[in-house]
Amino acid sequence: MKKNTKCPLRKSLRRILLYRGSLLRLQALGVNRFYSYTLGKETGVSAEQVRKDFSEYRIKGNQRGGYHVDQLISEMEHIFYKKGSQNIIVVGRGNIGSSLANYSNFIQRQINIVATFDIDPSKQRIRSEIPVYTMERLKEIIDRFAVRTAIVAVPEPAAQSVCDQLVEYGVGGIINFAPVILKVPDEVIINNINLSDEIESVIYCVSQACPEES
Amino acid sequence: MKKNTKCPLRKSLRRILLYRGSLLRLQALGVNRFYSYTLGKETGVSAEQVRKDFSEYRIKGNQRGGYHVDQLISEMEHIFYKKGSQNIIVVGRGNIGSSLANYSNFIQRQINIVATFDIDPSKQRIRSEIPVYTMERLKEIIDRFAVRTAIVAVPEPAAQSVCDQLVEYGVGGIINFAPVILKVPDEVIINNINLSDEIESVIYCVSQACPEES
DNA sequence: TAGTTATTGTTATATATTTCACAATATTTT
DNA sequence: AAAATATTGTGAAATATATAACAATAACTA
Repeated sequence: MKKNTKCPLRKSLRRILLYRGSLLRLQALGVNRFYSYTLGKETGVSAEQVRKDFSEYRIKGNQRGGYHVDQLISEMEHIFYKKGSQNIIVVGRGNIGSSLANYSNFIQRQINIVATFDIDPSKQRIRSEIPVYTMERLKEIIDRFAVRTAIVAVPEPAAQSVCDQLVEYGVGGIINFAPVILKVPDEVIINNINLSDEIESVIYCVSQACPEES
Repeated sequence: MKKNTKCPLRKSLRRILLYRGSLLRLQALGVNRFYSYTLGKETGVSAEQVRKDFSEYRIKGNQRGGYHVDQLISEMEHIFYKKGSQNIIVVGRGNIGSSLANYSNFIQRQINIVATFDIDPSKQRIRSEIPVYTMERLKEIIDRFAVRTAIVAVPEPAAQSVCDQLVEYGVGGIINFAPVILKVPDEVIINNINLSDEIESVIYCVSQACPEES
């Protein structure tokens, strides 16, 4: 394990998640054994990197025999879901919020959206499996479902204020889709996802004909 | 400039985009001068890093006087839009595709979605500024609008095949929202965005109480 | 069962990225 | 106009990340 002062993981964590996705697909395909280079090719990562990452997370294979898909997946579950499936909420039931509420891939990953919120009361009439509440019930729902992670998908002007409320009510991790860099206390984990930036970086690289990491 | 073998930029490019977003906001607020630490605080980046990044992109400030907001923005436009605004397309007019089609922030960034595509002909009845075509017209539109960058927002099983078509028709950069790692020739730029992974990495860090880079 | 082989796990090396430190300098002050 | 000051720009050091190299070894072969 590196002496990374901030955190014992980063890029490697992202890749572990990547590997898991790939392994779930391989599992669905009925594959039951794989090698570092198999997974590497599948995920676009070098075989050495795969082994290095596994080593960091204390994932052991079998010399000459590779790794077992099922076993690896359950080891990864163990790494990620010590505490069972996670209840999360989405604030903002606009386009992005609704996309997320309808996103079918979360179930497989044990990501459980328990509620969404919107200031606009008319949004509550949305027909969906996942309820839409007004902001008044934010604290209540966070408490009831022990929500520790939330997604911010409100328009830019409202984002910081929503974020502040979430932090106040005890949320420790935020994924933010509003095009602002949200300010949070040091102990709160924040993942700012800026769709324009994601697209623009590709546009730029295309115009320069230079590769971009995924 | 670093001797990065792959590409003369990466993290720094992302941050330049980040800075630009911040500066656009400062500009709207009427601010006209800033310092490396101002922008650093705004974006959550160290002041040294800001200066280092500027230096890499040959952006000059004024010793003791800092930088001019307007001037910097136009310098950045110059870096990113040598070739004017970019025409892009979105394949898949489901939830995510529609979110993107309605996303208002692209205009400001000169990202111009000229068309969206979907196999389902009923999707063409969607009322929106941006037209919805069936896949048959993909090549025609790519050619007509000189599209070099595309967004893939189709369900997982269709993603690779859509990607292959795009590459065949000359698209050089792809932003992929399907939860698969798309395989593309080396010269094609790909940015795989996996929403589950983005969320899970935060969930994991929260459960470990360790910080995560944005 | 001994020899061969393919693959892991890890140590060493190379590269990329960030932080630190400070000289250079434009602006402000007296 | 000289001195003081705040800020940039960058080279050097520290850290993080990726690649390469190979010894250890489980599985296979004869």
